[in-house]
Amino acid sequence: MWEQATTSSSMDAPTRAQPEEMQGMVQVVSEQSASADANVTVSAGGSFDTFQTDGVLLPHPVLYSRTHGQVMTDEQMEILRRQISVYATICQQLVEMHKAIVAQQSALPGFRLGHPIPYDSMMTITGHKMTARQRWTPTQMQLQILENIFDQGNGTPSKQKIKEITAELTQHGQISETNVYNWFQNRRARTKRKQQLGLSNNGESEVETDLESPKEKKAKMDHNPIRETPVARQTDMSFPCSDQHHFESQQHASAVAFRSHIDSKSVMSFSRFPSFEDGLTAARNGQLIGVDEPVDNFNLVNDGEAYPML
Amino acid sequence: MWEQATTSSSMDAPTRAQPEEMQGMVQVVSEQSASADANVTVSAGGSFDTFQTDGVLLPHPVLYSRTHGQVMTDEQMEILRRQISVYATICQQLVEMHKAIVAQQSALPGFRLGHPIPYDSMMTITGHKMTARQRWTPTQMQLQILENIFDQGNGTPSKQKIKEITAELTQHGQISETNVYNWFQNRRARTKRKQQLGLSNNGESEVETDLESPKEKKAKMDHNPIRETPVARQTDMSFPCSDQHHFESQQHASAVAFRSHIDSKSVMSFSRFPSFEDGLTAARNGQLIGVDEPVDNFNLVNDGEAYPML
DNA sequence: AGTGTATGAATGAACG
DNA sequence: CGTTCATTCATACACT
Repeated sequence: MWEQATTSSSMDAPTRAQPEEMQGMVQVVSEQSASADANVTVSAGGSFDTFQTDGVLLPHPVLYSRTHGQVMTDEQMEILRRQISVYATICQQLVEMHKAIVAQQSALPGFRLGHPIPYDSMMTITGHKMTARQRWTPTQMQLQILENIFDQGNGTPSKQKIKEITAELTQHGQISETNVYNWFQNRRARTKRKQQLGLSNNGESEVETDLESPKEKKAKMDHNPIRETPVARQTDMSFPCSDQHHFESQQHASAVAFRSHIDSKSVMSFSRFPSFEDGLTAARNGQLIGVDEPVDNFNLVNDGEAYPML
Repeated sequence: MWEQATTSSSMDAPTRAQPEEMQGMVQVVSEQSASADANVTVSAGGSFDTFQTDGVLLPHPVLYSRTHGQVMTDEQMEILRRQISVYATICQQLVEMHKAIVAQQSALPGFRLGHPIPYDSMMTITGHKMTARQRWTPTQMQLQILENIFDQGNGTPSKQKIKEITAELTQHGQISETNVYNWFQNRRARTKRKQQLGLSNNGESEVETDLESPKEKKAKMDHNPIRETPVARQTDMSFPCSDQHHFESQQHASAVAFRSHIDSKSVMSFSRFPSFEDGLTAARNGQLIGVDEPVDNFNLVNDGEAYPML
């Protein structure tokens, strides 16, 4: 069933998404007001885009649990999660920046920066893990039933069917419609894949390697190929600056923002901190964020797109 | 396959571990090593925990809280709040540090910090992996922006709008109009689906309590750990659902949008530095999260689960 | 205690 | 547009 977690508290990382982007620097312009919203300006290489986040964000976590209770909906969670992520990204960048600076500064006499601010912060979150991720694990019974149904044929069950199945399975353990749905999806896909693979190739050892000539996709995708985020898979590498900086086109910082209307309102850019900029950029390039991604294919996007738009 | 070849397993280990500690302040001790990593010391009340950020970073927030439903317990909220606060603190300190450094350096001839190394990057690594992936993966920023736009409401963007959006997003990563278009399509569809299914299931039952009777589990697996979940939950809406890991998008139904200036209370403003500071402080104190503001938009309702079904 | 494998889940893109 | 496919991510487990 569900593995749910533990009590939790720690942060676990989401992995998939990593903060990837944030490229330039983050400057916040702001006004201050206490209640104010934050405007984050982001600028890119040469151009600026700023966008405001007025409504929210950066750090604005929203968590209100307003529903009187302390409940939060998924959406809210999602949002929050993202917000935090953004924060994380920023922090990462800042750290990188700092490292860069430090590195550079190494020549200087050592003095410390950073004051300890006695915040007591909070802390801690430390320690515990919040929730861990849970993944549904079918019980034997459930599996049996599912397999049976699957074998009976019919492809993906309709919604109604899923509900029924779910109801049935519930008796044997926690399960949701989503689980059922996913199960069928995966089952079908995997079955197919295997089959496919089986025939054409036989022995290949790797699972991956095969090229697939056969299936080529259509060339339709002109989309961009690049995956941006690699999710930092490796943990550490050493240093950021050292490597690649591609100053490719995109570089801008991105901060957190939200609500951008597309039109950027230019707020200010931050020219102020050159270093900041650099640092962030560096960060971007470095592993921190982007991580090793080979950006290889850059195709710049493009558009020639054809989507059915309206 | 061509998609990143997964070479695999070897390095892919997900490194997820994050430093969880960060409590108080962040002090960076700079030492210098060129490639050095920064050591950030964090101290919390009285103790210190340090963690290195060399590779990377800060805590990853993840928030999964969920006890099965979409609710969050108080405890979780608290934790979250703290996590965010920590971040805020860290950011603040980093900023301070940065300022200090910059200031200090100002005396020096102007040279920029940043990147020392001119790699031309792409090339580097690029050597191999030419084949990158074909599927677009939004960066965090892009996602954020997209979500914002989505939340702002207006349904499907017109073509023109898509172009604008694309333009905007391009600054944060490779992207094409098609991608944008698809994103909206998917987002909308998924949101709707979710909504539609609202919860049918039970979900409730408990979690674990039962279920499992010993029968099932035993045999093969049963892993169901039942970790103890704190579960305080209220159940309400809920459902056992699954959850999502990654903060990727998908789920919200328009959730919170921030946009409203309505509340301007948004808590922090991250604005320029001073404000940055202030903002951070505020956050630290609690406002960040808690905010009371009604963003009203929170709809809490939502889905329980949603699987793409029909 | 790592490492590889099976599989639940997320999601971009395609299809009808 | 809604549904489905394909790919990938992340995790629960098994191995040894």
